[in-house]
Parts: sequence; structure tokens; C-alpha cells
Amino acid sequence: MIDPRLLRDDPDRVRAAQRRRGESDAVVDDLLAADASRRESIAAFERLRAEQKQLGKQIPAAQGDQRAALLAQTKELATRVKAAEAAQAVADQTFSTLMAGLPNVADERAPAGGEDDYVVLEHHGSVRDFDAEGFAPRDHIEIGTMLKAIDVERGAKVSGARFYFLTGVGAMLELALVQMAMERAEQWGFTPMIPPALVRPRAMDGTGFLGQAAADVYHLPADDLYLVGTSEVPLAAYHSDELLDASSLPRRYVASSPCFRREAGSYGKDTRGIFRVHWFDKVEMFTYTTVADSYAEHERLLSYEREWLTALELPFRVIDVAAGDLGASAVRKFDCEAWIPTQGRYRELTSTSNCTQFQARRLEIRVRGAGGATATEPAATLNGTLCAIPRTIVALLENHQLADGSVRIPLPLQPYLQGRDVLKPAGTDE
RNA sequence: GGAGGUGUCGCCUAGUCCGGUUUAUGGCGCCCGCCUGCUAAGCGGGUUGAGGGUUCAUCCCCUCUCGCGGGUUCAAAUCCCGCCACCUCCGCCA
Repeated sequence: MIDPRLLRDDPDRVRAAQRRRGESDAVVDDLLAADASRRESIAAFERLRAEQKQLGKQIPAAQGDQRAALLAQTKELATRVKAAEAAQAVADQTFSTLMAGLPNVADERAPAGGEDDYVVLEHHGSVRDFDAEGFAPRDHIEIGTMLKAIDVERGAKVSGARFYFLTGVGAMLELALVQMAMERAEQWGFTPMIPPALVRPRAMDGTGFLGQAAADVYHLPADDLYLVGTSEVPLAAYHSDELLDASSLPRRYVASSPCFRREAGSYGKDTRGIFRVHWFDKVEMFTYTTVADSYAEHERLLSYEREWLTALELPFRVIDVAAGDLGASAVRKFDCEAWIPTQGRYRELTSTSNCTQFQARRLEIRVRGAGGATATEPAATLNGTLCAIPRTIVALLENHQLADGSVRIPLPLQPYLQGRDVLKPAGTDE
């Protein structure tokens, strides 16, 4: 949800942001009209209600005929109050429904346009020249099979398409990545968290995932619970309905959790391997701060992602995601895309979003005393991937593979794998 | 799953049986001021949040807010119904 005052005071900015997302700006006029009638109905109700209270106070002291007259008068007023209240509720509902459908106001620095209109900001690391090295790279499934690290066939047998087992060294590799990511983040000042992966509708809706993305979410109707697609959901809802002291900000959390995605609408995309799956584990960063500090915090989260991918010695680039591809909650989003040798292109490994006050308004997370102010304001929330396990494994296996199918382990990861510096195909132990 | 209990303005707490004199009591904490070599104590005042009106902004006025949502009533913290959370006990269970 955006700031209703911004809508009132500067509707042109909201219109412009809608157009940069490639969406209609007509909704702004609808919203302005709904806001006006909402406020009118509030005033009407409050006038009647004040009158009713005023008269009601006189009743206990009144006697005889005077009392009877007052009772008749207030009884009549009561029905009008009720009607006015109902009218207000309707006007409120109309406004909120429209409001809930409006995405966050895209940052003016976010490129206009859709999925393909991103801007490349940086390149890091160097892409290997396998021709010069004299062998053709194997894809992650071939290597994973040779290492007996990934089993997608049995994943499909047991759970269906887009499921997998990590086995042997693959399982240990996941634990190593999770442990390394959590430890690093803790050193950066994040509080480690293990959050619930099942949440109530409030949490899912509050983070903006029941809008356009609703079809991608698993729902358990028997209990009316949702499986989270990212721990951003429980982390954002963690402080819902709370008033945070500005001096306690920023609050930085890092969570390891499973993620579940229906991948509706991605039929036929990335069907091979574990690049796009229905379930995976992920280490996610999440920050609560003030909107004023959110822009610097966004850069900070990006810098941690950069540091992480650099530690894993992966070649990657950073893109500034276009407005139309931001999702409802974010004003700006940076993706780090690692080079995938067998695909010959960069693919998203991490993503960090600044949601400013959009989620906090829905989840009622406020800050007291920001910038010395006495008033409260909604908090700003930001999230960033630190390590999405399957995609990281894909990138590691493909980029660090050797001619014989073994895989080199980057130095910083070695302590988490009992010091191993290379993973060798099964049956060819050193 | 079953039985019972609890939920009041940061924390504790009065009020709920018996609806109106409650602008929700008092204490702690916190903030401002006075007093004071300093600090503490003492004294005085302030201190839930949201929304609307007004305003350059403040001030001020109004409405809502006693876990949440409905209902009864001229009037609900108080009466009725539903839900949620927590606690105790029983059952089941990794």
C-alpha cells in the first residue's frame, strides 16, 4: 500500500510511475474519487455520532417527559448513525480495494519498461574460456550425476516434475553453503533466524504475494495456511502490528528456510535440472529501517550479495530491474546474475528489493521517533537473497568443473566441507 | 481433539457480577519544568495509537481504539454470539 497523502498531494508522480511500469494510470483518478467520497462519508458519520453522544449524555439526568423526548430523539438518531456508519464502511472498502491493487511507486531511477528493459550496472569476475582449456563444459545435471550429488529422476518419481534429491556430497554442499551464509551474515550484524514456512493469509497478503503472484503460491485449504515462496514472508510479518523504536533500527535478520513455488506460467521453462524447482532452501536477508535510510540499506544488501558471489568465485553481473518487472511491493530491484556456461548467459542467483513502506503499511509496522520526529511513520522493509541453494549449486558445478568431471571448491567454502578442495566423480576417489 | 482460565493506554494494575456520574483508576518507567554545589530525593505537569476537520506548520476540535469481529441498547471495557492468542490439565503424537 502506498501513502494516501502522496496520492492526494502528487498524483502525477503516481501516474508517471504507473506508466513506467507499463500499466494504466487511470486507476489514479478512480482512487482520487474514492478517497474524496471516503473522507466525505467519514465526516458525515462523525457529525452524527458526535450529536448522538452529546444527547446520550443528557439522558441519565433527564426526568419524565423530557427523558421520553430525548429517548425518542436519540432512537431516531441511532438509525441514522447506523446508516452513516454503513455508508462509511462501504466507501472505505471501495478505497482500500483500489489501494490494495496499486503497486508501489517505482523509483525514478528504475528503468522504464518490462522484463527485457533492465540495465546492466556491473560485471564481476571473469568468464572461463572452455575452448581454450580444451574441453566442453558439462551441464550441472551431468556433473551432479557423476558426483552422485543430484538425483532428479527419483525426485520426479517421488514428488513429480521440478523436484530433486540432493545426495551424498550434494547434501553436504547444501549444508556447507547454508552454514557459511548464516555465519557470514551474522558477522555482518544480521540476527540469524529459522522462521516458519507455513503462514496465515495475513502474512502472505501483507507481503504482497496474493495479488498478481497468487497463482504461484501453495495454499493448504484444510487449515487456510500458505507455504511461503521465500522467508521474506515470515520475516516481514515478524514485526507486524508493532511499533518499533527508531533507535532499534536498522533491524537486520538472516533466515534459512525452505521455499515453495508452484511455478505457474513457467511451463517449459528451465525444465532440465534444478534451476527452477517447486521446492528449495534459501538463505535470505531482511532489513527493517526508515524510508529515509532504505536507499543506502538497499546498496548495502547488494554489496553483501556481491561479496558472497565473489567469495564463491562466480562470474556475475548486476542488473537494475525495469519498473514493469519489479513486482507489486518493490520500488527498485537489483539482481545478481551468474554466468551459466552451458546456457551461455547470465541467470538470476540473487535479488534484492527495496519495498519502502509498501509492506509495512499493510502489516502495520511503524516506527516511533524517526529523525527526531514525534509522529510515527511506517517502517521500510528490504529483502535480499544471500544464497538460493539449487541455483548456487548449478553455478558452482558448472563454473568450477574440471575436464574429468570433478569440481573445484573455492577456498572460503572449503572449511565447511571438511577441508575438501575438490569434489571427484563417484568411484574415482583419490 | 476435550475441559477450565486469562486477555485493559510501554510494564503492572482498578473497573466487568449490578450498562450511563470513566475525558478508562492508581503505581512504575519515560519526557518537560521547578528546586538543588553535582546526583538522588521532593514538588508540578505531560505520556496509547489510528483517522477526519483546520492550518504554511503548530495549536485546537471531532470520531474510533479496553485481544479481534459481529449483535442487543438511546447508550457497551461492562450484557450476548463467533473467532484469535496465551496459560493449566487430559488425550494423541515427532
